Amino acid sequence: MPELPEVEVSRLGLLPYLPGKRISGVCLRTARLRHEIPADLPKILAGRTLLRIDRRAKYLIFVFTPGKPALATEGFLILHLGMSGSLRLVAPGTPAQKHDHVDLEFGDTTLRLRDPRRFGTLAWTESPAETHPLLATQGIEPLSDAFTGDWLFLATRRRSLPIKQLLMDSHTVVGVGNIYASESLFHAGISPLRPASRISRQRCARLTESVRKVLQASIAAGGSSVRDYVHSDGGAGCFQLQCAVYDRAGEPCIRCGKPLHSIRQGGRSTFYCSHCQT
DNA sequence: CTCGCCACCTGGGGGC
DNA sequence: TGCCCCCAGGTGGCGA
Repeated sequence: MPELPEVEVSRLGLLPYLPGKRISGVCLRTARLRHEIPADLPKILAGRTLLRIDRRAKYLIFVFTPGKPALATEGFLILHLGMSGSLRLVAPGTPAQKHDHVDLEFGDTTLRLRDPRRFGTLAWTESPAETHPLLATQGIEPLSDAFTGDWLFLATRRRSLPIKQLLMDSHTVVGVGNIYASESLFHAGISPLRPASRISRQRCARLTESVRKVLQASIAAGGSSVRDYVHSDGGAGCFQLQCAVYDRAGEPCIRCGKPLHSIRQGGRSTFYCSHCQT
């Protein structure tokens, strides 16, 4: 999936176009994503107006007006793009292609969800979104002021797992996926293999700064695109973020020139420099 | 509670 | 050309 920067860039890309617009139709072609999409979603959304688009972790939250004036309940459409999901705005009537599962029609524009691997999620709730089971268990936001070295130091004290896997645990820290975990650790000079509990307070501070900088740089660059991510406005792929280590096994480290390594951790590829990262 | 592992799903690429 | 295996940006759920 898109990691946090891609999700945020999608959100920012939609903001100029969608909030304030009213649902004119919903087309559900595939209900079976990671979780079953409610079949009555078209009925639920009918006539509602989109108020705003929020983000929590890698979830986008589309906030809608109450369905009927009498029932003063806002509704929350919770979207996760999984590994391969993407959003784009298309003109009404644009023929759907393979893996285009859902259309939200807003009169003169249509928001289209494509997700070849169907690891994505689309859920509906009329309770506060943050209380939804998928969101209630999410960890700290890495771009928030609360994400500090002291916070990370405390959060890692009784964690024996490798720091790279802790960074990718969304119940601890959200938004750091496989690419940015490797990148952040390289920039902080910390080995991905190091047990989380064996990182000093000072290096925790350095790591939180690295995570923040890597994510912010990627958002500023428009989200990195390795394969099938597409801008929410339909533009081509976005600016490839220059990765220092990700997918560069065997190539020279940009700092010391020694060849970079690739290993497996928790079933995922990790890239690092064994000379610069300890 | 923590951790390791599996599952979910489709498609692309490399080796034979 | 085809087949088979491995790989891919995530994460919820399971048992130990």
